[in-house]
Parts: sequence; structure tokens; C-alpha cells
Amino acid sequence: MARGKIQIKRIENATNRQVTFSKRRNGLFKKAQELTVLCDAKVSIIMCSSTGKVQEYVSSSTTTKQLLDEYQRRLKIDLWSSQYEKMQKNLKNLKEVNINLKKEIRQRLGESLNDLSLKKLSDLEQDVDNCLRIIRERKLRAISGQIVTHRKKVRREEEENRKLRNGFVSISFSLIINAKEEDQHYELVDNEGHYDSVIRFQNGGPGIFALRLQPNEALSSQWMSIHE
Amino acid sequence: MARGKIQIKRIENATNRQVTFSKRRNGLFKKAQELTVLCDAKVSIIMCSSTGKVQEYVSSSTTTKQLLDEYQRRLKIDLWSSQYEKMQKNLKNLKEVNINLKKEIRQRLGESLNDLSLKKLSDLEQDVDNCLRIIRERKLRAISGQIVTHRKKVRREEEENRKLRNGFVSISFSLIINAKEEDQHYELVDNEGHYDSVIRFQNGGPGIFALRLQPNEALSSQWMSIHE
DNA sequence: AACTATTTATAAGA
DNA sequence: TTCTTATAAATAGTT
Repeated sequence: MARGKIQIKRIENATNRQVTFSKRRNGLFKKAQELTVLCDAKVSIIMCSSTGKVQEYVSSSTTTKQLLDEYQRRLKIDLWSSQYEKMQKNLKNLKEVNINLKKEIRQRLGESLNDLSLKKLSDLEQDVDNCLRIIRERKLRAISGQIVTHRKKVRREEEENRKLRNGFVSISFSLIINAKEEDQHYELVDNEGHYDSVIRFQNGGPGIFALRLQPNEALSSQWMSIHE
Repeated sequence: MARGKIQIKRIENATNRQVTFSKRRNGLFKKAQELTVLCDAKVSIIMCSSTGKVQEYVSSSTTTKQLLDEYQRRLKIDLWSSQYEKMQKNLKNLKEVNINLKKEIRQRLGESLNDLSLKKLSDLEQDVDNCLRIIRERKLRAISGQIVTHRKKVRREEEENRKLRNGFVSISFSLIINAKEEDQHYELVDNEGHYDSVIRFQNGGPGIFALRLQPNEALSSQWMSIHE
């Protein structure tokens, strides 16, 4: 448009094309800006150059999204409805499945049985009866499993008890021996130091002392319970 | 830009503004078209005028949707993701509900019971048992309802039968009387006229004629069955 | 919508 | 790129 008229056709020289693109893009955006102000309009320009660069202009009073939303609203079109469609179908399907599942559950709960034929009612009864049997069997199996587990546990405990008692008796025995050797009425009262949990039975048994070797609560209670 | 410079600010005169909008819109679109061809680019212009009218230009090689999709792809943005979000949340929710419903059904069917505690298993058993009772009761009620209905029907039939038989006998009786009065071996052979359905029993009964008073098929079969 | 004086845009060159 | 500038194009105001 200056220094000679040009033909409106693709500029073959790439540099030239790029320069022209840049100049004319600025011109276009300036014109859009003027139009926006002069005529109180909203304009969005989006450009993709052949090199893949994206350029955009949008009137300062709005955003590209807002303007595109208004555009779709005014033209009563939805450019992306097809992309929603699958989702909407999916949603609809799921809702239907859901309703049916709920209905099935309700019927299994004994509700909403009015619209069932006698045949279906009978089938349902049979089915639920079968399921009840399965669940019952499973429960019994679980219970028997628990009993076995419990028995094993008890046996383990008994075994441990037995061992402990043996150990305890021998320790007690040696203590008694020692005590008798040193003093007939030996008494430990020192509660300090590493072995701070030495306990003396107060009920005046046959001169036996419980010696807690480690400050371990679980063991301790077992030691205590041995005193019979 | 001609006949005097103008300031780039809103044109207050509405007519003037509209005219300017029209002129400059054409100019803008023309420039866009030139840019498209000269620089091998793709351009989309969307305008909303203050009066609410929508105008758009798009390079002939593409569509507004295509260009907007490319625009979003290249800028790695999704202008409408927020609108999907709600739907996606909804979808996710429904799926979850669905899974839970299916699990519940499976458990009621006696499947997937492994991850249930003994307590829950026991509760489930109780529940299914209750439901079975309800369904069973409902079935019995349905059966008894059917029995009652059926009985009523039978009774109605019997009653109707009784009435018909009475009517038949009295009619037959009078026929016999008449026949005996006129002729011991009376025979009706006239099959024309309004009473075209007179039938004579061929089995040589005690001289009884079945008289179908109306040409009614339903009644007819009842009449026929009375002959014992 | 057409005209046209003038402003604006810009192609080519630097 | 940016600046320059001759010239093409756009357009404001008028008809």
C-alpha cells in the first residue's frame, strides 16, 4: 500500500512474509482497539501464523473466554457440545444403572415388592434364601476359624506360663537357699539402681521373693499372677 | 482519518457510532482476510457490538471451532475446564455410589464376604434373614390373595351356571309340554328367520330341544355344556 | 450508499 | 529489527 501496490496473494519469501505478518498484525490489533473504543464493542482476535505461533487480541473490557461464551450464547450454539456428549451419555447411563441397583437392593430389603409378579416374588425368595444360606455358612466358618485361633492362643499362653513357672521356681528356690544361708529373715528394700522393681510379697508366704528381672509390664503381670 | 482527524473515544451519537462500526468492521475483516492470504495465517475475529449483535470473521481455510481448539492446544489452556469439572465430579460420585451399591448387592448375594468382620457378617445374616421373612410373608399374602380371587371367580361361575341351568330347564320343560301337546315327535327344521339358531339334539334324549335365544357365542357354549 | 478530502497503514528500502 | 517515506488504503464527514 505504499511504494507500490501489492497483490493479495501468499508472500513466497519467508522473511518478507514474517515481516509483513508482524506489521499487519499490529495494524489489525490497532484497528480492533480503535473499534472497541469508538463503537463501544467487544472484539476478540485469535491468530495462528503458519509457523505455529499464536497471537491474540481482546478488548480490554472483557476476556477471550467471556467473549466466546457470549458469542455462543447469542448464536445459541455450543461449539463443544460434542465433547460433552460422551460424558453426558456416560452420566445418564450411570444414573440408570444406579436406579436399577437401588431398586434391586430395595427388593432384596423387602421394599418395593408391589410391582413384582408372584413368580418373580417366588424367585426372589428362593434367591435370598440361598444367599442367606451362603452367608450363614460363611459366618459359621468364620466363627470356627476364630475358635481355632483362640484355642491356639490359649495353648500358647499355657505353654509360656508353664515355662515361666519352671524358671520362676528355680530362681525362687536358689534365692531361698541363698537367703537361708545368709539370714533367715532376709529382706530387700533397696528400690534404686537398675533393678528398681524388686518386690517383696507382703502376705508372708514361705519366704519367697518375686524378682522382676526387667521393668516389663506384660511380664510383670504374669509374674504377679503366679502367686497362688 | 479523512475530512478531519478524530479522537479515539466512544462516539456518543448512536447513529454515527453504528455507521462507524459498520465501516470499520468491514475494514477490519478486509485486513484480516489480506493477512490470511498474504501471510498464510489463520485468523478468527469475534465481535459483540454494544447493541448485542454478534459478528464474526474466520479465515476461509478453517472454522472458528478448529481455530479456537488450536489456540487452546497451543497455549495449553482449557477455557472451559471449569465447566467440565462439575460434570466430572458428578460422574466420579456416581461411579463411587455405583461401586458401593454393587458391593452391597454382592454381599447380599453371598459374594465378597472375605473382607467383612464377624460382627458385620453376623449383622448381614440377621438383615438378610429379616428380608427373607418379609419377602416370604409378602409371597404368602400374594398367594392367598390369588386363592381368594380364584375362589370368587369359581363361585361366580357356579352361580351363573346354576342360574343358566334353571332357566334352561324351565324353557326346556315348557318346550316339552308344547311338543307333547302338538305332536309326540315334533321336529324343528326351519333354519331361517330371526331365530335361526334352533338346534335339535341328535342323541335322542328325552325329547328335549336346546333353544338358543340369542346368536351369542359365549352363551352358546354354556348352553352346550349343560347337556349331561 | 456514494463521494472525497484527509488521515492512516504499510511496502520497500535503508 | 526499526526507521523512513512514498504511496496505497481506509475512512470521517458530507451529500
